[in-house]
Amino acid sequence: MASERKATADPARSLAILWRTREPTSRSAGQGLSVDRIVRAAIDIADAEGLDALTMRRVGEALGVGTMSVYTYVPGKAELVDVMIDTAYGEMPRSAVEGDWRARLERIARDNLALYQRHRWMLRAETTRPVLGPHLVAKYDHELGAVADIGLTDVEMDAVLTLVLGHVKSSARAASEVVDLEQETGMTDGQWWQSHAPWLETFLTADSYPTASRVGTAAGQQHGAAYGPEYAFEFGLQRVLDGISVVVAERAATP
Amino acid sequence: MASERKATADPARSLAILWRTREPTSRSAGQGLSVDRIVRAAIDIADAEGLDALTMRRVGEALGVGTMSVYTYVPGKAELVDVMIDTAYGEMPRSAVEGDWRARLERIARDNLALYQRHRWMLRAETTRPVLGPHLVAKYDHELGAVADIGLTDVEMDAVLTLVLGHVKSSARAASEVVDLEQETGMTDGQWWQSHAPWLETFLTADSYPTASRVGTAAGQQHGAAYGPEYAFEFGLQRVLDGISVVVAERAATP
DNA sequence: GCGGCCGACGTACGACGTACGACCGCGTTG
DNA sequence: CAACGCGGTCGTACGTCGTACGTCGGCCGC
Repeated sequence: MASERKATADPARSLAILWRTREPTSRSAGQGLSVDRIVRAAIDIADAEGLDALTMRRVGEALGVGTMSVYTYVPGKAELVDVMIDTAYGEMPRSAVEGDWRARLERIARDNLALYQRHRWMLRAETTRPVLGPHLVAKYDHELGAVADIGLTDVEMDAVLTLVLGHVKSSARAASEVVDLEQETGMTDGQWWQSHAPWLETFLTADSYPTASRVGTAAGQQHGAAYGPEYAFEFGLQRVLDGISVVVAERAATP
Repeated sequence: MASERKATADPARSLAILWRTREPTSRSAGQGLSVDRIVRAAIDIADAEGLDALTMRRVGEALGVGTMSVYTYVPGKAELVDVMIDTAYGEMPRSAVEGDWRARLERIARDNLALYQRHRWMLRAETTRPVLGPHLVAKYDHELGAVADIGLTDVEMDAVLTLVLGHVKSSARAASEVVDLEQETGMTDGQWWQSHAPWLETFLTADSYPTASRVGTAAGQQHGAAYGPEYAFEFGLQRVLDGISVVVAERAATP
């Protein structure tokens, strides 16, 4: 009974396309469909209109091809998304490894934030375990370079990277939600809070939740001033790096 | 054109149910359907079988009621999920605020981790901005208590909480993915890596990605030893708290 | 020149969320 | 006590999605 989960991509299937197990036949090499063209079209759609607009019919349409033709190259939608993700990783800059470890990690964090800003759909697509595509591996290898040779164990290096990237994703998600809300309601985040303020005050009175209302208001005013998610990203990043520096210093002291 | 996004709940609609704007009529008060019973049934389904199994037809079925009857109390599925989330927040323990700020924050992190472990569907449902339900507000107010009166500004208090909770969610997601994979494949995480090891080695050779393969192997062996996500959670939490302590110390030094 | 195979795709099925309007039984009103 | 209206119920149906299946046509190797 536990054989098939429909919502999930078959990892083996995804891996096969990701690593391009099948080389292009001479027949199709010229023009016509290909995994790359399909993925490119799918990413364009998702970038422009979000994951919900990404339909197999839509992909076929964008390529001037029947819906089912897409299935010749891609086993299913879930696997297509897996390839889209790995492709996006492949397009990231591999910033030169320079400066101390802190500058390098900061650089990596910003590169990843930019990735999520360019491809907001990734934040909703990566709910399942990331598939080990070639570009993800290359990215992992490159990013590990930032924390290599500073005295950490291998496991710690992995944990540090996981921590930083996790923070980036959290922040990116928060920022993306603000953009979503603005697109849906047609007003800025500040305007939204403003217009709902009286409504909120009827429930969220200062005497029922004193701390929440005070802090929420303060944070909301920062929002209104147009920097909210950005602040959370910067603040959190510095905190995380500060925390990491404690371990680094520890390891440097006792080799 | 920007009028309706199908995948998203209408915030106003969700808020109306969340704050129970409509009191139960005398008619329906006794037995019969209610928002609470519907939400309860929905949470049970999602807990047991995941978000994908949560269908409006399924909810009606579980309550011995026609599918469309559910829509009498809940305007749509998206809003139902919003209420489910807020209900789950309401069931969290409000651990007493004791110990220093670090112990309190740590406690909050563990309470939130436990929440996500009990309701794994929340990790997939919370992709859009959380709706300001009563229990979320109460939770926010309670958790702010852990960082109050330690010298931080209001905005910093909010940022600290966001940072810690973001880390918890990241870790919980990683842990949940491991569980998903085990349920789908029927093997443990360690077994999965073991069985795919030869496959991976054909591509991921040590000379193409030296760092990635070495560190990945090390991290993978930790996985095999059955603590991987737990380690990432603990390591990251301590780092985050270390980073926060820097600001706290700073603020304590210069009032 | 020809047979077979591979890429393309039209049709169709079974989900899903939910709009619509009909039913029915209760509480209220004359 | 009877008639009415309304709130709660739900069967049917529509549009959308992913995708299984079978067919067709043209190109490549012999």
